[in-house]
Amino acid sequence: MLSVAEEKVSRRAIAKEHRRQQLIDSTIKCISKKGLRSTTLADVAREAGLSQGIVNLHFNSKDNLLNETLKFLAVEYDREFMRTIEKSPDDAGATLLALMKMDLKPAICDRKKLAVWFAFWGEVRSVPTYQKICAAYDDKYDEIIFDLANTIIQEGNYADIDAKTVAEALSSLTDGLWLSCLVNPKTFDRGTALNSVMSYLCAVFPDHYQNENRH
Amino acid sequence: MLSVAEEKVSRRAIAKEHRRQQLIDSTIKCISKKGLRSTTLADVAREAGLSQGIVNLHFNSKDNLLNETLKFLAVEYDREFMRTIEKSPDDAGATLLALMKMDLKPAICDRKKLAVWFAFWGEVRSVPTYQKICAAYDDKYDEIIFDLANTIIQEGNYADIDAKTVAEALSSLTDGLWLSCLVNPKTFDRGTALNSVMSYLCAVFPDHYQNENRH
Amino acid sequence: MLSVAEEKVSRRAIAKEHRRQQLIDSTIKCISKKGLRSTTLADVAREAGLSQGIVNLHFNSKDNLLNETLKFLAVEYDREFMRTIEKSPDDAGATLLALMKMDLKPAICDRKKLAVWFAFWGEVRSVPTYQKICAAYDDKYDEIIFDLANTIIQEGNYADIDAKTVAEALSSLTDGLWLSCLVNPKTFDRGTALNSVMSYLCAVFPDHYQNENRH
Amino acid sequence: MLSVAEEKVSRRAIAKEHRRQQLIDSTIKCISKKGLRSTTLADVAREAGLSQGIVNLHFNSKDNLLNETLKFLAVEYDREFMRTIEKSPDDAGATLLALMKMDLKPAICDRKKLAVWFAFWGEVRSVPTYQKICAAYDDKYDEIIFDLANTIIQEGNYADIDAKTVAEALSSLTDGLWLSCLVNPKTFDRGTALNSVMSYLCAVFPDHYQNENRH
DNA sequence: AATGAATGAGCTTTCATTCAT
DNA sequence: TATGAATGAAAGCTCATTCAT
Repeated sequence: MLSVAEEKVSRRAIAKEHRRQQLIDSTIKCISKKGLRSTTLADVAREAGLSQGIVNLHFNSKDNLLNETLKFLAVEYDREFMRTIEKSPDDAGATLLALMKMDLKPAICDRKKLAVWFAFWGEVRSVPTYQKICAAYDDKYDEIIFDLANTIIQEGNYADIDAKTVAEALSSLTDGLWLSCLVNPKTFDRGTALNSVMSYLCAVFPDHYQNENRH
Repeated sequence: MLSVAEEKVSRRAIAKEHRRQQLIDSTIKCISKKGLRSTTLADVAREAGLSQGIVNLHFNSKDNLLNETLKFLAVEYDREFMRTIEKSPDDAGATLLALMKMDLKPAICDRKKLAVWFAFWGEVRSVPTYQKICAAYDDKYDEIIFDLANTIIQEGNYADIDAKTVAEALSSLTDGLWLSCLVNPKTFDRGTALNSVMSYLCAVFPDHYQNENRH
Repeated sequence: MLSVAEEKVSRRAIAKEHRRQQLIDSTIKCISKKGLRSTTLADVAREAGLSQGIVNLHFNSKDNLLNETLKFLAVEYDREFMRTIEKSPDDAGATLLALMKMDLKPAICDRKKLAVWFAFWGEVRSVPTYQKICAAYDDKYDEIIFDLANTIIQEGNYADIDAKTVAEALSSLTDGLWLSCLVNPKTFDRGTALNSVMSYLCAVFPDHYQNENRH
Repeated sequence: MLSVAEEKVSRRAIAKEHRRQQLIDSTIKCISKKGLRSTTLADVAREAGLSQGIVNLHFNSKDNLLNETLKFLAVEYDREFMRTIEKSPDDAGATLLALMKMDLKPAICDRKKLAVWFAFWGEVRSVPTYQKICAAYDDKYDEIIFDLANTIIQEGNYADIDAKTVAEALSSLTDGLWLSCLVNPKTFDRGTALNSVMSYLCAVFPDHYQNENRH
């Protein structure tokens, strides 16, 4: 059991974490609305309904706020990714499909959120921190998808197919669909996007996947 | 024939155009190095070896310079795209493959240049002008690839396959590979990337493409 | 005898005074390390191992803290000065020398402490309070030294010598030696400094002081 | 002869130097009035009748402005010092006296200017740059005065007297008189100050100096 | 009495833009 | 046309001060 003092400290720590998260959320909203370039600390504070100095109080600098924001996005996506794997049946084919569908579900393939991701990717080459954060997670996902593809290849006896190639193709496909969602919101639609993914899976692993929507 | 006065005017126009291009080139270099957020007009002028005020003299405002820079990138890519089509034999399969290869050739799939493209895409949602420019060209390319896919489908009698789906998948695939090139430069490899594209084409259009890089 | 309630009040007063002194000490340390300009209340609190708001709780404002700090320094020096006089034999010559030596003893002629004195002197013209505090004490010391010089002059029948002149010279000499200690720590040496003072005393009052450090 | 372009460049360089000096002058005025701690760049710009951004345009940072200001003060004093030596007859005694008188002349021993010197001395321990600048010049002056004292000692056959001691005493004496001028403007007067210096010179070098003002 | 989160005024600094030359 | 000194609005950041706990 916690002493009164310890409880106080703990409560404060929780409150502090709350505020940090609130500011990160606010940052995401601002970037989504105004872009990274024109998001100011004043904007972030205003969006959170707090005062000017609040961001530097909790994050010390704007750069740090942005780093933490990207980290949060990455962790949030990661949680979704891992949960999707957990919830999937113990079947490589089903898991792979579930992951692809996850990438296209409204909560993730959403212009507001994608705008933020692309805002950071747009700075990835000039801000080494961003690259490190992104690359670390990408490598992890590539490996997971590679393993799934490998399992499927062995199950289906797909002779000519290289798991690494498939993994890269699938990852790139969803990334590219996200860009399409962001840049061409009028033409983009979630169903067609899923069709694109399915067209690949069905063609490459015909024994595992079949086209549901025939034309 | 031009009069002396007219010739003078024309020469001036050429010189002016030359300077504008010089500044756009400089802008591209700066964005590539420092990112859009920290590229200043002073940076652009310095990179061009010219004076502070020069950008406003030729472009009136920073916003305008950035618009013109994005337009230039789009036109440059477009020229490459159309030339690739022209140079290809009158064969839908070969043309489609040539376009895919073009997207992965060093001059285009180059981190420096991609950094600039992604910098603009990162602001696409908050700067309507950027979106207009990008969407217009994207629509055009989608249509061309759609037509090529359609022709191939008819040639090969590929029953289940939807041209729109294929077109979207192929465009997204290259976009996604570009992101991979930008974010994971250490893992990215042009050969593997081409393999990913080929794996799709071979799987979907087996009578037109074969797995080994024979094309 | 104090009642229980009175004793409680008195204890509180002592605790309060203790805390104030702790904060003044901390202020002196900070000014000595970082200078007056970059000493913040947060620095002072941190140095004291206490919390942000503590200074305003005990001193109401930063200005007040600084005033009290200067007053403390002045009182501390004064105590030293008066004690030196008390401890000296009833002999003007010996007392004057003792005072001069006091000014050069390590506890007083110490870079850390001098840094604080000079920090305040550096603001003396723009902060009237500082000047008042400093001038009041200076006048007192000038008078004491003047009296001692006067006595010596009468004792020694030094015809041409003006006590006021001597008093000012001696005060200025130590002030200047302090500046030297602060600015040229590598060249400065306590022994040489004392020699400088002695050279004056010996030259002006040859019957009272002799060149070798016999005193 | 300069080409038109060269002349333009040269003129600009001169104008730029003018502006820098103007800003340094303005800084000195501000520090003299408000002290180092409360002098802001806005103050400096306003005093110079120019705009906010002007200081950073010419000095890049406030720290740099202050460094340059101190350097200017040091050079200005140095010029005065060296000129005094040049103008003095080829006589060590006269030169030494001239230097002492210089330190007390109104242009130098002036509260406004001294306030600035003491403002910098007040930060000397916490700002290493200030110390370097001050110490370098002090060493030079100490050496010059040491040489003069030495010459006088040899000329006068003053047996017991150490030139180094005298040099330090004289330097410290003027420094201390400056502090007195700054802190006790009401009691301080230039004549008495000179008497203090003379009292030392007369006492130590009786064959070279004689008291003019007897009491 | 003490804490430390929060405030907001005011600072230094940056930079697109203007303009005399 | 081109320069680069100058502007001034707005940014990030600092910090004395306040206040709920």
